[in-house]
Amino acid sequence: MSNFLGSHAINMDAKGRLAIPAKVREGLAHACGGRIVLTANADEERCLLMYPEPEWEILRPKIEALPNMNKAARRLQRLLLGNAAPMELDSAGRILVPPTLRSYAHLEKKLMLIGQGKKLELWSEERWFAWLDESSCDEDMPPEMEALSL
Amino acid sequence: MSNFLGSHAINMDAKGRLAIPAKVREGLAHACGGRIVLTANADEERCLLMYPEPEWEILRPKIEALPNMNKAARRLQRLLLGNAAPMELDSAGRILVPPTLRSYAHLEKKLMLIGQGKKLELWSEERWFAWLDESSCDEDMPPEMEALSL
DNA sequence: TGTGCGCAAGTGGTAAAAAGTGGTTTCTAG
DNA sequence: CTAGAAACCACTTTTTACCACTTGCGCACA
Repeated sequence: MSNFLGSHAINMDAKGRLAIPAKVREGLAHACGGRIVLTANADEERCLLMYPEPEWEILRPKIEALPNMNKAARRLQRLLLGNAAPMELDSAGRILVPPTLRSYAHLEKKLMLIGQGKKLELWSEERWFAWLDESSCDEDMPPEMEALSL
Repeated sequence: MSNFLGSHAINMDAKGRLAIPAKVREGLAHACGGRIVLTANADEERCLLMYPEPEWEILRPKIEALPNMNKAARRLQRLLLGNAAPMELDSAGRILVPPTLRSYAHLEKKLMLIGQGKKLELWSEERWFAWLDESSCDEDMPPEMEALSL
């Protein structure tokens, strides 16, 4: 199973292509032969989610099956399913980010790619650093978290 | 099991390499054959955490398994997983600290490496001494701590 | 107890390899 | 027929591994 860790600063070129860092590329090649799905994130942070295709195929039915009389569930479906874009790495290990997703996450030239275990997150550099500064734990922790000893 | 104690003043060179003190190096060789994971600290102190790989592998699944619809949990995941960098000591017993982590913890030339039992903490010297001066206990203690007799 | 010698640790530099970048051409779809 | 996207190719920059030197500390012997 894939396991993505660490953060990487990357640049998107004028054509919207972005080179996946070699370390991550290896992980992707191993997890899914370079076949990935890129989609929007549903929580308040406007970043993109990058799943190896097999991971996405585990997740997708669960999202589709949500009871969509509920507003939050409908929102999740619209964002996650409605923005999902399957893609493959080109010969130079790059992907082309669709314009829709580019603007959703406010991606310009400088980006951050953040490993999150089974998936990756793609942020505009500016927003990532802003989040690092601003974020604090105003919400209370789940019990599993309170019990952690780092 | 590893047991790191004491503090060491160390210098980082211009390339971001830092030589692990020989004493600590022995402990690391014993605990993990020199395979370590460096990541960001989640609490308000911007320092880095250095785990022998086996220790990290105990902790990682617990972090990944947190319910990430919760904001505090998401924050922990982004910080701990999103900054984790596995690394090995080079032939001279040094590690190369990734730029992202260097800037997160405001590491410049002078650093402090602090033994914390199963892990180590890496601080900018300036911030370490500032913390020593400023820190006090305004928050109340968990019961296990109240019961301690030093 | 002090001085000198030797080894180990820390520091800095260099060279080879790999990764990232940009441009050009070809193909496809509108 | 045109425009945009995809594949390919070549070049430049960064990274990383290795090697050599210097410094400092400890130990031994005078």
